[in-house]
Parts: sequence; C-alpha cells; structure tokens
Amino acid sequence: MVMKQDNRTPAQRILATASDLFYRNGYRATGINEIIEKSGVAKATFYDHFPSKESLALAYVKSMNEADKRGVEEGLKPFPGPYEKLLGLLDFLVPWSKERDYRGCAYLNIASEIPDHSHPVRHESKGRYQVIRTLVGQLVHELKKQRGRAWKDKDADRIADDYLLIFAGALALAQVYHHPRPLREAKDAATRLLA
Amino acid sequence: MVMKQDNRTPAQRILATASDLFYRNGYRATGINEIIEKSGVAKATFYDHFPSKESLALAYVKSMNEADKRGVEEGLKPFPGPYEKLLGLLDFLVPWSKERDYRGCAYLNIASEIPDHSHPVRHESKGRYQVIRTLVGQLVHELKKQRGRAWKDKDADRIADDYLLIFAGALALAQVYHHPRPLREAKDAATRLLA
DNA sequence: GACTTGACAGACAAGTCTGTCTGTTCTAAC
DNA sequence: GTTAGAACAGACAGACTTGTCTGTCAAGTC
Repeated sequence: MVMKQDNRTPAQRILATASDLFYRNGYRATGINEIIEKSGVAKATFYDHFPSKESLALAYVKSMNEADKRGVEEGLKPFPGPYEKLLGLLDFLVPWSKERDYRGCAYLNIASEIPDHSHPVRHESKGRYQVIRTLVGQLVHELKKQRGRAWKDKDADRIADDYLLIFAGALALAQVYHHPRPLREAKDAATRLLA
Repeated sequence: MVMKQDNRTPAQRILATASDLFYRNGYRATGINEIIEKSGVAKATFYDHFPSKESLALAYVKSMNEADKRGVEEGLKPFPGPYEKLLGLLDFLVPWSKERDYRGCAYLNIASEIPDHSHPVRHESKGRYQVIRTLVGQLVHELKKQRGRAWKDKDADRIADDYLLIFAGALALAQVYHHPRPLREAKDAATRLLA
C-alpha cells in the first residue's frame, strides 16, 4: 500500500489519493481513515496539512479547477481557429471519459453532496462552469467575427449558451447511461450549432 | 414534528419524509434516525416496511419515477400537438425548480452517490432518462410527419438526441448556478432546434 | 373474551466517523 | 554531534451509523 521512494510531499500524496477516492466513491462515502491509509501518511500528518475533511474537499476542487484550466488551455493550443477549438473541446471528453471509469462531472457530483449553495466548494464548482462559459463565449465571438456577413444575424452569446447546455448535458447523460455515446452526440450537436 | 391525525400509512409517511430529505440533503447525509424521527414512526416500524436503508433508496427512486411518468403524461395532455408538447415539457421546469430550492436532478444526484453502476438505483435512474428519450423521440417523429416536405431531410432521432442533451444540460446548469436561467435558455435552444 | 396484527417506544449492539493527542523516528542544518 | 522540524505510528474520545431486539399498547377479528 505504502509506496516507498515516493518523492511527492505528504500533502501531495493526500490530495492525489483523496481526489481519486472522492471522484470514484463520492465525498461522504470516503472516510479520512481510508485516505490516510491509502496515501501512506500518519493521521497527525494529515491534520497538520488539512485542518478538516472539509478543507480537503475544497483543496480537491480548487486543484482540479486549476489543473483543468491549464489542461484546456494547453489542449486547445494546437487547434488553428475558434471553430476547431470549440469542437476540439468536446473531442477531449470521449477518451478522457474512458480513461477512468466515467463517473460524471466531478464538480457537479461533489456539489450535489453539499446542500448549502453558499459553501466554498459550491462556489468553486460554479466558477469552473463560468470559466468554461467565458472561454466558449470568446471563441464564439471570434468565430462570428471570422464568418463576417454570413453570421451577421447570429447572436454569439446565445450560441455560447446553447453550446454550454449541450456540453453539460453530455456529461450528465454519459454518467446515467454509463456510456460515452452522449459525448459523441454532443459533438454532432455542436457541429450543427456552429454550421 | 410528529403530525397527529395523519391519515397516511407509516410506509407512506416514511417514503415522503425520506424523499424530501434524500433530495434536499443527499442520500448518505440523511440518517435513518432522522427519517424515523421526522416521519413520526418507530424504528421497528421502519424496519418492518423497509429491510434496509438501501431498499428505501430504491423505493424512493421508483416512486419518483412513477410519479414523474404520470405527471408528464397528465401535464402534456392539454397541449394540442407535438411541437407544443416538446416546448411545454421545458416550460414545466422553471416553476417546478422554484417550488423547492432547486437541487438538480434527483436521479442524477442519487446516482452520483452510488458508484456501482449496476445497482438497482442506478438502473432506475437510467430508466427515467430512457423514458424521457422515448417520449421525446415519439413526439419528434410525430412532428416530422406533421411538417411533411419541409422536414423531409431532418433526422428525427438526431433531433431527439439533441433535445435530450439540452434538457439534461439545463437541469445540471441550473443546479451549479443555483438559478433557473439555464432552464429558460433551454426552452430557447429547443425552440431553435424545432424551428 | 381471547387472539392476531401492526404500530409504538426506546435500549442496545457493533461498527464507523472525524478529530485529538502522545510519543517515536527520521532528516537536514548548523 | 546536536537540535529543530517534519513525519511517523497508533491509541483514544466521543459522536454518529445502521440495524436488532424486547416489550407495550390499541384496534379489529373470531
């Protein structure tokens, strides 16, 4: 269980273990003791770094948020234009959902386990979607500019909203169906939306 | 807390209380003791009717599924045709989300708390979306027939899939944002989809 | 009037949860 | 070498979890 020669700091190991367990098994279903055991850390060490389980939940969502932000930024760089970027964003979902047994959107899942909607974790989850909405909005505006007269009657913001609905819907449906088909359908739907 | 002169049976009271708590606070966050206390029932009575908390979870999802199925059927009756029904379905969401402090799709929420995707509760959740997909599919096919030549090149199933993505996306986004705007946007998006 | 049924009250078992605390061991800087 | 800081092991507290069990009471049935 305990990995020797692990050059990560205890805090990193804890966060990595917790991220995996929180996502795979759920926040409440995951106990502190399991996190401690699986990350090969003493209980006191855990509480040295995270004053409570709740603070770990927040660290989990924040670190995901940052990682995803960077990941999307890097991942979209190779695509030449806004159109390709917008479709590319959806392309990432299929392989990513297959990597680990897909359990839906991590932000939505943990948010649904925290009723208080003013809780920092909920705030961070909302922030994630706002970041995506902003990015999509910029790309659609860019696309509108690019298309010129052909798109002069299109409302870029409305298209961005539609895109986000499709995006979020795909994540949700792939979870209930436990199948990546909705993710592919989402790309088709987006292709039509941006046609 | 205990309602006197409650003519519901203990099982009904338990299910009603549990439904409320499971939805509002989450499945794991809700303890048996709380359900027992709030429904004014003895612990032994609870276990007479439900052999375990898990069985109550299943009863919860099943009863919702049946109620929703009937609710949609009844609710769509007044609408004259498939087009109106499809948009009407989305119209229900806004007032319904305002009734109780909206916490997202109940089926998705409890499904996300149960990792095992072959669990009966997950199966029931999936069933809910399949029922909606079937209904939407029928309505779109009906609509295609109605529109005749104007829609001869449209793929009804693809439109139904798109509709469902928008539908599911709206539920998810309304939860993260804790605001009904995505539900309205979904109606706009569907209007364009069916134009 | 005895008997069954179903609900009541609540103690109890056995285990889990988060979080605290004591004390030991390792490592790196001086 | 000594010393400070960090991580270690793991006992412990106290609350909370699901589920069992004993026994009481009221209503309806034979």
